[in-house]
Amino acid sequence: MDADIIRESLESSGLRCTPQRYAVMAFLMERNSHPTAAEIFDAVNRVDPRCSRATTYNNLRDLVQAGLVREVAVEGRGARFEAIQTRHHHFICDQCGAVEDLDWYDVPKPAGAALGKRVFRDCELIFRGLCQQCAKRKPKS
Amino acid sequence: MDADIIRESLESSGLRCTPQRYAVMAFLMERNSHPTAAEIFDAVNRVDPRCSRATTYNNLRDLVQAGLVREVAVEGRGARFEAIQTRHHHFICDQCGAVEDLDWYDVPKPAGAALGKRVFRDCELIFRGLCQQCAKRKPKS
DNA sequence: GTCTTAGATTAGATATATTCTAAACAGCAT
DNA sequence: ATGCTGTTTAGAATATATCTAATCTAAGAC
Ligand SMILES: [Mn+2]
Ligand SMILES: [Mn+2]
Ligand SMILES: [Zn+2]
Ligand SMILES: [Zn+2]
Repeated sequence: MDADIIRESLESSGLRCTPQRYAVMAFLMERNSHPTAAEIFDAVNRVDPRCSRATTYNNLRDLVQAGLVREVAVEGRGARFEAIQTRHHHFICDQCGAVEDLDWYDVPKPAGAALGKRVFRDCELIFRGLCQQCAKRKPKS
Repeated sequence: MDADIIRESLESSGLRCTPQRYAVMAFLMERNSHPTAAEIFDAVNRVDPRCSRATTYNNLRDLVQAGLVREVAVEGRGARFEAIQTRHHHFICDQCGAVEDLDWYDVPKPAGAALGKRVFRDCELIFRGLCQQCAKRKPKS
């Protein structure tokens, strides 16, 4: 049962474990997808404790600030989120926009000279192409 | 003079070279930044030929479809664009959101098994941290 | 237990970003 | 000129995100 894990991670970040906040965090942890705020709002309201649109956005903001959730860099209109788990890269489908996880592997950093006076924190690899479903549907160009 | 280069690249993609479309493309080519649609709209209207908001968006859509422009993957609300030039990676500032180019260097692809039945097209590396300006402003944590 | 208070939630209004609509326009071919 | 196709336009409509001010909740003080 990761109910306690969620509760503790919220509280150790200085966030109260409210039903709404818990529902948002639990939803993100039990999915390996990259849902939009609208999808999260719909999902957590399909079960009981009502969570308003503002609260969904507020909680996503708080969870990102607390470092428990990240906003994923994608092109397209709606922000997408994921719970922070093991490091991984992303695959984005040209056709349907699906964002899928790929296992992490180390990536060479740019040369110090290229970074200049910037402060490096992290890096992430984005692959593009066709996801399995779209590849199947489009046999040859 | 790259006026003819722009004209030709538009026409060889099957797009008429209208003043509005030219202005959008020229603006993207003479900048190495990653402007939002709103910034592009403002910039092309600072000079003469008026370009409505809808036309700015229409042309950005057409230019992306034609493969002359790409939408950059970033977190945050407004889509960002860049003319397609030499391959490069990106650095995104945690603090101010600036998107900067880094010289291209090759990146190892994931193992075939990890890609599964997906069709690989391209990959891109995103670095994160503090840009030069924000690093200066924030000496130590 | 009651009080106090900071934090959290809410509905709805507002702000921002993007797309749609329908009419007008521009260039080209007949 | 006429028609054709692609383009532009203002404004409306939709989608996405944030703000406001009132209310609620729960943890700590008493
Ligand atoms: Mn992911
Ligand atoms: Mn770039
Ligand atoms: Zn796909
Ligand atoms: Zn910065």
